[in-house]
Amino acid sequence: MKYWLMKSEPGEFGIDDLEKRPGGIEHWDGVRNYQARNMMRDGMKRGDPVFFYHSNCELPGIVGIAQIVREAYPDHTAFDPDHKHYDPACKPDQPRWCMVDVGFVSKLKRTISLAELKDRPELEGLALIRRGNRLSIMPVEKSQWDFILSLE
DNA sequence: GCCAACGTTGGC
DNA sequence: GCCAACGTTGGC
Repeated sequence: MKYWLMKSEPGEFGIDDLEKRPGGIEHWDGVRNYQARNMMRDGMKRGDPVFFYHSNCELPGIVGIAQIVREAYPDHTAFDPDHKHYDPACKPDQPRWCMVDVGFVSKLKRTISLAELKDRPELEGLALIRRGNRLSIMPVEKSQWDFILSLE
C-alpha cells in the first residue's frame, strides 16, 4: 500500500465538496502534468490512503483523508472543447491524461498547515516542502504519514 | 497582486 | 538539441 497527497484549491473543489458528493466519491480530473499522471497511472492502487491538501487559499495545508476507490482511467475532460481542462492535442483513441476516483474518508480535526509541516525536522524529505515543488500529486512515506497524523 | 520556480512550446 | 518566451502554480 502506498500513501499519497493530492492538492486542490478549496475555491474550486475542497474537502467539503468531496464529502457532499454521492457516496463521497468524485473523479480527480484535470491533471495535466506528466509526473503527476505517471504516479496516478502507475502508482495509485485501490485502497491507497490520500492526504487532501488545500492550496492557494488562506491557510494552505492538509485538511482531510481520502482514498483511491478507482484506479486510473482516461480523463474524458481532455476531449471536451468546452471543458476547462480541454487538451486540443489529445485524441480519444489515444488518451494522454488519466484520472482516478477518490472517496472521502474523514476530515482532520484541524488543518495541519504547510507552515507547520515545514517546521518539522521529521518531515525534511517530504516532497510537498521540497523547494519549488509544484506537483499536484505526490507520494508520502508511511513514516511521514504516521507522523503527520500524530500532529492532529 | 507579486514573483519564484517550474514545465511546455516552438524557432532555429 | 538548445534556449528564449510564455504560461501556470501556489506561497506570501
